[in-house]
Amino acid sequence: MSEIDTSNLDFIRTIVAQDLAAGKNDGRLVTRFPPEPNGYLHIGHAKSICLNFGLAQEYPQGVCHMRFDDTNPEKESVEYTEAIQADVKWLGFDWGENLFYASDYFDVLYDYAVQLVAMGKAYVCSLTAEEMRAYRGTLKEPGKNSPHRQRSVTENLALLEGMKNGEFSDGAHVLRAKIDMASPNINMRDPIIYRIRKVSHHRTGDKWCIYPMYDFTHSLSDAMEKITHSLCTLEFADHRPLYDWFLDTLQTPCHPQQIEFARLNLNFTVMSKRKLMQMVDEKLVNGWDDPRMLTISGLRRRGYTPASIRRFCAEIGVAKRESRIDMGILENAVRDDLNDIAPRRLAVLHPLKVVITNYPEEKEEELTVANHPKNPEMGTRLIPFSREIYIDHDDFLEEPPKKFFRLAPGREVRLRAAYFITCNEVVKDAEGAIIELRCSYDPASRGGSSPDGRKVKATLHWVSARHAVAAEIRLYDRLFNQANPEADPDIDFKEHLNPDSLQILADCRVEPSLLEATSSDYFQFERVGFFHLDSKESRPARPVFNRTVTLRDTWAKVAAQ
RNA sequence: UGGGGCGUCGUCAAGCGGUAAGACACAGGCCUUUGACGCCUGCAUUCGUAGGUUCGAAUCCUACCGCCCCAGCCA
Repeated sequence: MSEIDTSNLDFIRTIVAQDLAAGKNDGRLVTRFPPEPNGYLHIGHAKSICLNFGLAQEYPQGVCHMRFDDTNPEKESVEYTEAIQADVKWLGFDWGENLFYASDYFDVLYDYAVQLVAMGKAYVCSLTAEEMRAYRGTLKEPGKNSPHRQRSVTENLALLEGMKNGEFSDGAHVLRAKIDMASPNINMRDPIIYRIRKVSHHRTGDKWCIYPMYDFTHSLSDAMEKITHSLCTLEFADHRPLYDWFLDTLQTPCHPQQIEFARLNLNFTVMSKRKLMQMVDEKLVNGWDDPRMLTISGLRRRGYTPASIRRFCAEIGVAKRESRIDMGILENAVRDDLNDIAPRRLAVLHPLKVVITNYPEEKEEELTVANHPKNPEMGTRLIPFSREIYIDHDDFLEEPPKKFFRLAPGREVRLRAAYFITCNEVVKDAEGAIIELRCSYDPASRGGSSPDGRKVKATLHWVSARHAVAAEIRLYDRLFNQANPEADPDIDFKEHLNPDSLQILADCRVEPSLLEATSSDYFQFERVGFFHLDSKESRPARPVFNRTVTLRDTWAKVAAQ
């Protein structure tokens, strides 16, 4: 075998590199992403997508198939197949011509089943579900053979035909592989291959009233597509002997290698489609694409970029050990991407009016501001300035603590790209709440620096009161307030929902240029965070922005002490 | 207690018999018209535990401990 460098490759990439170097599978590399279309994709699927499609991209001959595992029509729908395809494409991956459906194989699969029966390796069992469970034995005790295990091939063939032709009702019979009821691996205790389900399928309609089970379908689908490496999560490791049994027994032209890796777990969220669906159905969130949801569509709406998700998946790696990744890693991945590509804008979330008393009443001017501090190629824009502006309430403290160096009575600060201002007076309402600041500006400091070289410790973001656009801004926090909401099986995970995961700020003021924002833009609102126009709630005259992620906030840490 | 899988920094994760990569987090410093970004420095004498093999072990052997998964006509 030729020398190959596998350092810094995860264990799956190492196996693939070695297989390829050894000339296995005629040098082909074919992976597949096999979602069941019974819900929307989430960040956990992104890990699998990035692994399967990513791996294929790493080799010139690599191919990754998109295949819907649509063998359970009761839970599946075309809505999901469409959403899933849109999500994978948005993530930046392309399956080309290789779009498949397990349901496309139903005819072949049936032939394979007949073949098993003919070989005496499968039989029709007429036990009820409860009886079958009893016959299956337990984890520690072997199962018992079904009384129908010795049916003749002829009888089995006739019965299977009858099942296919709709002669029996749901649950009357089942087709089982004849393996070993005493196997220590429960999956090998004569697993079911076909069940009767008189429901129509989203793709095959009413053609079938029997549907194949996962293990049978998946292994054979992989073989038919000549998949070389069939990657799945750890819980399927116990199924590998069965996967291999189908392929060996039926002597398929190729035998893909199943390799298991650990699924993704993230702190402060849940990662199962069933639970996500429950939150959607119970209206605990506003749909699958609620920006708080860790679905691909939710992340997209929240303002995550495809690159940030790919980057996240690359960072967390692939291994067999179960892990629980901190949300901070995901957040850091978007920050890193957005920091480079997001143009800067000024927006005030909690407006506090500031009157610049020595600035002429009717005067207006336009100030030039860079769109990105480190990337001149992103250009500049003009922002209007006038006598009355808004700054953020958080940027003023009447009695500032030691380390607070923003605005305070008598103190001078810089307005970003504008002027130095000094606070002279604090105006309060009857309740004593601060409602306005009266400041004076230094005309010589236009652009944000003073000719005399005097320094200020803070630079504030601001917006001209007269020109600002009213906007709604939505702040999101973790959906759950428990690191692992599923930790205690006796407590419903929904009990751990964070009641403050959504905060709507209805009265924000943003710079005028933001009126042109679209949901394909990503912005940094300076000193606040990264924001993205909400694709569903925005109206032309009233933009709604989602906070994708905050900026790192050293002051918040200091202030907390 | 049947079978399968896993235990390396707070969280991920390399390492594959030659003397513990990297990322995030954290701490300190520099820079700064974003308390952001960037840059610099520090951060596992130790790899679940205990024995053993070896000149040498996270890596090999043995025993033990702990965690996860499996008894759907779901995937």
